[in-house]
Amino acid sequence: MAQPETKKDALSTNPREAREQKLAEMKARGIEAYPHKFDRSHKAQELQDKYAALENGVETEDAVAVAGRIMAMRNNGMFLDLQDASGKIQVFCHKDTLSETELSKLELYDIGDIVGAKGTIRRTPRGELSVRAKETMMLAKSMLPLPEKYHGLTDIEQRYRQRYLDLIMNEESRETLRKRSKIVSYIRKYMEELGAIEVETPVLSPLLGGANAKPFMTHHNALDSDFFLRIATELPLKRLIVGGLADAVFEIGRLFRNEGISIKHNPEFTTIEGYHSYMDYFDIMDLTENLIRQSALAVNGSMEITMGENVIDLSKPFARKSMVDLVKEATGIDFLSFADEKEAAAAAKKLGVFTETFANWGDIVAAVFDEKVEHTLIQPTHVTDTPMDISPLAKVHRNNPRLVERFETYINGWEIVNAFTELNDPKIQLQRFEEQVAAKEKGNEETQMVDEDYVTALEYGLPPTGGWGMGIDRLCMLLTNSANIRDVIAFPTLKPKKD
RNA sequence: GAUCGCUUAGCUCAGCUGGUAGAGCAACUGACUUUUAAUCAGUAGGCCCCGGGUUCGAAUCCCGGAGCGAUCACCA
Repeated sequence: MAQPETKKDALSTNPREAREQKLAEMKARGIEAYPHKFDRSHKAQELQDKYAALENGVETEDAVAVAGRIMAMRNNGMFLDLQDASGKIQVFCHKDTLSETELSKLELYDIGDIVGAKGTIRRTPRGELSVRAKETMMLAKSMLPLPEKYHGLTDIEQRYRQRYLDLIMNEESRETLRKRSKIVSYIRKYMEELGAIEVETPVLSPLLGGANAKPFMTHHNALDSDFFLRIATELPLKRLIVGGLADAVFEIGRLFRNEGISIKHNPEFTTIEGYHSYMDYFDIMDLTENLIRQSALAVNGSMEITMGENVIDLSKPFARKSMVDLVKEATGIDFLSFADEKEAAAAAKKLGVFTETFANWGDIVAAVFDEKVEHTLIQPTHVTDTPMDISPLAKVHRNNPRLVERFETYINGWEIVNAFTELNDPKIQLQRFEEQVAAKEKGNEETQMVDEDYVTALEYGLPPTGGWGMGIDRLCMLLTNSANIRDVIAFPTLKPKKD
């Protein structure tokens, strides 16, 4: 073992160079900067919990081994704050407990390094649980200085571009993404307990379907074929119900929409869609409402959530109101009283709501709803009985031929769930697809394509089915009190940096 | 895509009506061995986002561009 007897040259004042010099010194002393393995006995939080009752100033003989990133060094390295994924623990490096060789290692350590420490548990007279180190070990040398310890990393762009740094520095970011993981895990468990099986359907699809949105396109070289990235998982999932794969199937997966980016929209986002044989949309209302409620309870221990100034109560039954009734409440106008799109368009115009010239009755009702009602739905509300014109995959309402059995669940003014009693009559489905094509010819850019194979699947027989989709990112925003969708996505879409 | 705003040291930020760049933390040297944003003394550290222009002189004013943010439009 080399002895650091001779007075060393001063290290560079450039943080990176200084770390290179320390790396060289480690090499000279035969210390590995990136060893393969360290056997730790406890996570930081395990020790904090286990010794919660240990009184101030008490030393134990309990030997432990901890590891983590150095987040702070005080008194010339006498005190190291180690952070691991569970929490933080202080390592106490006192000269009375460390050999000369061990003591001299401290000068090689920097804030940001991953190190291990073996020693005994004690609580300092001032109350900080610590490991009195007998030995420390470099586990991974960090070559770059961390952001400032007090203010941390606040630059929003850098937090998203270098999420690892954000996670090192910001506990809230770690908490949010951990909670997201818990939410998804809970949802999966809930669905499995219902007897639904999880499936995966293609992301690459030659045909667009299941929603109205602008797609991303790509190309497969060997097949010399263009593909869309999926905008929904709906149609393949219902094919699996036709096949009788299971009474209920669900998919948690990424959708891609080539549209604007906002605090509520990321080009790739995650949804769950579920399809349940022999359910109708009333059953699905119960199912999704309960799922949202139980998810909140599972991750937050509460059915109350706070979004900005809004306190949202998930514990009571969600309100159930029809779209036209909500519009009527907000505007005093009953759009069901209008026989056609001309009367409806005139009424919308009076309300100051812009509608396209090709808009049909349903488009106009939806436009008025979007403008006058949507943002007011802070408390959970199932908005039911949507116009048929805008719902080509939903089954006609059992009491009104202009409407379908569909609902959208709004919370905090955001659409969280979209669901319906599935249309399973192949002839009517084909007709609806054809209406979409006709609407496209009239100028509506966002319509669905005819999926002939899907119609064929229906011809073999889709049982009465209830289906639903939920935006996982938005649910995560609600349950983590996040104002921006990017906070609940580990690597949100950013414009590539060029120059 | 439109409007407004932001961009200065590794990080967090000052920098006035234009006069040639500052602090704290991090780093380095030293003191100090029971600290908690440790403390004290000192040292070093800059493509002031990029490109033009005005000016004797630009971080600062003007024009163009980039990235980011907020609002709006489209959407979940």
